[in-house]
Amino acid sequence: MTIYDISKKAGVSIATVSRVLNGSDKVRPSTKKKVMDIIEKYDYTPNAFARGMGLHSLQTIGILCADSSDLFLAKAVYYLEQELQANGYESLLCCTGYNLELKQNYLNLILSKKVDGIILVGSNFIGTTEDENQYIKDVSTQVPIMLLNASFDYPNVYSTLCDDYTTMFEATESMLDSGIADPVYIYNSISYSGRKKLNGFKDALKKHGISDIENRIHKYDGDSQQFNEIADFMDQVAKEAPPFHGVIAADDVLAVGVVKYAQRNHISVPDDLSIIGYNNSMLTTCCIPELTSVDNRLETQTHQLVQTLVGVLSGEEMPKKSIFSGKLIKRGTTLF
Amino acid sequence: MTIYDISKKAGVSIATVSRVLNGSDKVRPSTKKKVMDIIEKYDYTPNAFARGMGLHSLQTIGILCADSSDLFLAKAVYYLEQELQANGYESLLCCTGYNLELKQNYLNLILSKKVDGIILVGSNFIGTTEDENQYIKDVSTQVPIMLLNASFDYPNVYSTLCDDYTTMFEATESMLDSGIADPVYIYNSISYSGRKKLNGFKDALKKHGISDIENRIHKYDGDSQQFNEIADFMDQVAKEAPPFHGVIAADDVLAVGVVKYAQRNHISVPDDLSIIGYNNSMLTTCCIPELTSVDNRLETQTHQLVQTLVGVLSGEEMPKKSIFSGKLIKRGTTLF
DNA sequence: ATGAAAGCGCTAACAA
DNA sequence: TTGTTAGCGCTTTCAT
Repeated sequence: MTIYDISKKAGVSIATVSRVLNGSDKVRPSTKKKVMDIIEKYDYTPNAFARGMGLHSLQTIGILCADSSDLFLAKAVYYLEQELQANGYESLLCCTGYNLELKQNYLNLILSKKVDGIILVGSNFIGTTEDENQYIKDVSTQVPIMLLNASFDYPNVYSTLCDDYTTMFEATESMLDSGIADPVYIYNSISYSGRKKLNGFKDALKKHGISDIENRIHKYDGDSQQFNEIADFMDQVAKEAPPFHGVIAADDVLAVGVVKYAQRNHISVPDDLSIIGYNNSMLTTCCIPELTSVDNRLETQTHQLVQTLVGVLSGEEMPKKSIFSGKLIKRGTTLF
Repeated sequence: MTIYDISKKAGVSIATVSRVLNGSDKVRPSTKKKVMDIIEKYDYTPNAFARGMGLHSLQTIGILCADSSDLFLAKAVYYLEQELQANGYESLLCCTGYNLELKQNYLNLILSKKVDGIILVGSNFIGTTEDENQYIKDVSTQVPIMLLNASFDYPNVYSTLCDDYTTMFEATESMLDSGIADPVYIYNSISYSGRKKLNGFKDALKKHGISDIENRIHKYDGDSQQFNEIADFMDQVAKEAPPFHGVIAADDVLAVGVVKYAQRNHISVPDDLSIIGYNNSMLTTCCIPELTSVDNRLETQTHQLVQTLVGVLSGEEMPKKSIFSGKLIKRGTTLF
């Protein structure tokens, strides 16, 4: 069933059918109805390829993320897909893994499908050197690139993110102000936002005149889905590092691992150990006490990102960077 | 940059360029090289639409799932995307939500993008009546439909699933055999696999001569990401239902909620209460004691599904139904 | 308001 | 081995 078949059956030209299909207002209501009836009767759907050839668009957005099974990324992908759907776009999902080398390939691949735009989900797409980010510059000449939870200044690249630095700085201060002068920081990612958070922690300690900062920072390199191993890691930290009565984790997963460490070692939370997580995920309520965590406004971010993208695609001038503030959600693992 | 530009610059016809592009062996190596050089020099990528029009395929598979932020579904989507990628296919993701009415629309939408096949992730796409499943029949005439964790007999519909009935039957028997004669069952979904699991539980109880079965089954209708509310729900169950010393949950999320309920009420797990979860997700290690859970071989399933799909698309005869057995992974919430 | 016709960029017979 | 050419199904001027 093609546009020709429909036009024949309706007794009009293919141009008229095309107009009806594309909602042109230059069609007499009566002929419009006539055509619509035939279309519905035969359940006709236009061929997307042929259409795309004319339109140069399939109303599709490419979404790249490292790992859609990561709690945070999965939620982000979910929100994005919903928002895009609501705006008439579909989502081409591509999970790249954490291997930077392959990202270029994936980007080109997805680009060859003629997507209207590309969303890079998560800050691990941004490297520290100009060279590492060359692939983004290349692609940005062809379609707009949207960064979620990361930032990169370049034409046709738009960023939506949480001010992780300030948010983490303030979260750390909350803990310091509550009288805990010896917090440690644990993290597992040195992505763009990972670095911001780490700096927020460091600077808060500096401001409060705490020395020995580097010894208070610990990187977990194990499997991020294994709470046991995180707890084991904390055992190690407790053994080697200076004593601590507070832990700030770069991710809820790590924080839950810390809760587990405390339970295993009969350390009372929050009395003897305060814990702050990050992302305010579903994990915050899985433990007792429940996890105090930083909400980075993911839903707000994804909404803003898609609005920006839609604006850009329709030729409007849109903000290059949208920054939101995170918010500490107080629950049971902290005294303050 | 089109195939014409390339052909001109290379001094050959577009047909030759097309042959090079499609890896035809009927091209002299020297001309092949000549063309390739030009292609690389100008970084030319063929237009996917035009190509799709000729090829009638864009090597893309549509993936439909209710909610890609659900722990289980997210993992499934992740594995599927990886497998498809490895086989040269891309994934068009579409999250339909749990509203059955919209599924038909989504299916048609995704079909209009000329996907080569469609994967329905999760058993909530299959209804109980013929009528509910009509939309699948309709679409199956156009492209193969792959069901993950569900089953439906129809031409061009292929199923890959875990034998949830037997698996749950056996898990329940394990608990009964350990001396717990009064288990309760909690669930939150009445999907295809949800019903299978429930029946497995029921029949195990029947076999062991346990009466009062219906009072041992409880449906949780709240938010599946809120462990608190699940624990609240369990408080209610404990109040209203006959006493129990074992809980079998249809999902790890629910089971973790039960662990939480036990902790809050100072019920010793597993001594006074045994708990079994389902899916063997990352949540199994988030609590103390760790969760005994059923592994339903998701990765194996997704692998098999994609292999079947690839086979079907290349015209091979493939099994209509691939069934795997789940396996109880024993951890700390059970004595056996 | 409607139709005729020229592409869009590619694939795949068919010729040479 | 290579080139010529006719589609593929649609959008979009340009006429009418």
